[in-house]
Amino acid sequence: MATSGTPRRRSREDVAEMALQLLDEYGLPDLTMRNLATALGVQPSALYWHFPNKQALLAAVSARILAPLAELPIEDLGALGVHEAVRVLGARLRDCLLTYRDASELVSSSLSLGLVGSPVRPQLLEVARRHGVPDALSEVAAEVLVHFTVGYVFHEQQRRTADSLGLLDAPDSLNPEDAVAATSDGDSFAKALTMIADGLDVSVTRNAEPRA
Amino acid sequence: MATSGTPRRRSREDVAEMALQLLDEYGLPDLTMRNLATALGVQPSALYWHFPNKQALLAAVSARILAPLAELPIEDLGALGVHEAVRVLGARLRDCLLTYRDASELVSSSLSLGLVGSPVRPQLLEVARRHGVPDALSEVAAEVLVHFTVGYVFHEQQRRTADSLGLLDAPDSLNPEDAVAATSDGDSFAKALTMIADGLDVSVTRNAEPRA
DNA sequence: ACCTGAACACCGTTCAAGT
DNA sequence: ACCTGAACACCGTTCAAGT
Repeated sequence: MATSGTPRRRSREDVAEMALQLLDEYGLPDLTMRNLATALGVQPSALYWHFPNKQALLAAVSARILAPLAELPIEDLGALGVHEAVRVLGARLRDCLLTYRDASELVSSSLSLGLVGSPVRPQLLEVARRHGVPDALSEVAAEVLVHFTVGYVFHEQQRRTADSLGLLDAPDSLNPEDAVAATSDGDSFAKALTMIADGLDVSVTRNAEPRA
Repeated sequence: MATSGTPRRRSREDVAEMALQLLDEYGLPDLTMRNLATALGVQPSALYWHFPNKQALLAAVSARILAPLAELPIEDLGALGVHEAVRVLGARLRDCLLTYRDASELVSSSLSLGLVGSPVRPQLLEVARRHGVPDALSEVAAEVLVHFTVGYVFHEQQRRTADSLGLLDAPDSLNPEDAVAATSDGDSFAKALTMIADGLDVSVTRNAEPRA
């Protein structure tokens, strides 16, 4: 891994990086193969040499978005209890998603399609193992954590761009009181993480008896 | 509200109903305005008399999918504790989403866009109020519950249609062990609901001191 | 190995005009 | 009130052919 200096290995990563910039600047609906090709000074068909289809491209972009979390060394969480690990991982995931426009929508779909791995699962499992928590429990906690966080930030980001477009739609259909539900600040997010962590704590103390 | 018998009030609901059938039979990607118009024996442009755009149409379809939950009388949950209410509402929501193909993806987007209200919020708030739980807590619980459930079933349905297409993609990027994470049966879903309910219980007993 | 050029089979949406 | 006809401005993807 030290022999190759810079063997003209352009492209695949460059394409994903440019896609990420386009995403952040113009949003997911405008992240088209044609716009991306134009930004790269290339024909649309050229992109299909690097990626088999658009979804694979988007998966690569998702991986870039989640990279700070994937690269986070497990040792940085070593000192934490399981409860705190849940909260920290959730907050970090939210940070990653809030870094780029429409990131949560993109990641949500890549995640559901199984084209990208869970961004918190490996770390949470490792920390939990060190505290003697059975994997079955931390698997479930990881799933609750990632689904809630992505869904929450999805909502957060959609309202953000909707507001910036001046689109305030009157909720006509079912619940006229859901303007109240739109109180989605970072504070209620933190509360939710605590609730999830509490739920895991209870599961742990129920399933594994203490060493007394 | 009792004067009008059947004043030739066709259409808007019929369009949404047909859209729901197309969704279930051919999936979300094939639910196009053109296919829908053809199925109705009408020109595509005719749809724009009933709905301002496609997203509004999809919101109406989402409302139909969630109708069994919205129409669920609060009295049916009256006997339950808050803990059980969380689990029942989550399970019912999952049932609604599993009834139609790609329903979770559709509802996820309508929900994020704020075009449809939370399907569990009113009921959970009401039950929680009767047990003296502060609204702030049940709001958070409702949000965790709906985001997790929709996200979970999204994943569930995506893998379902992916399998039916014979698309088993090798997870190349980050975590080669996430084939293990794909163990998404209804059992782990139930475990997750319990964990969420536990988290709410802890919050309740922490914030509101017992009547002793 | 990497890209062009041109085409194929589609999209959502608008809008004058019909009845 | 409800729909047609025709157009506008796009999509993702394929594939022979170039270098």
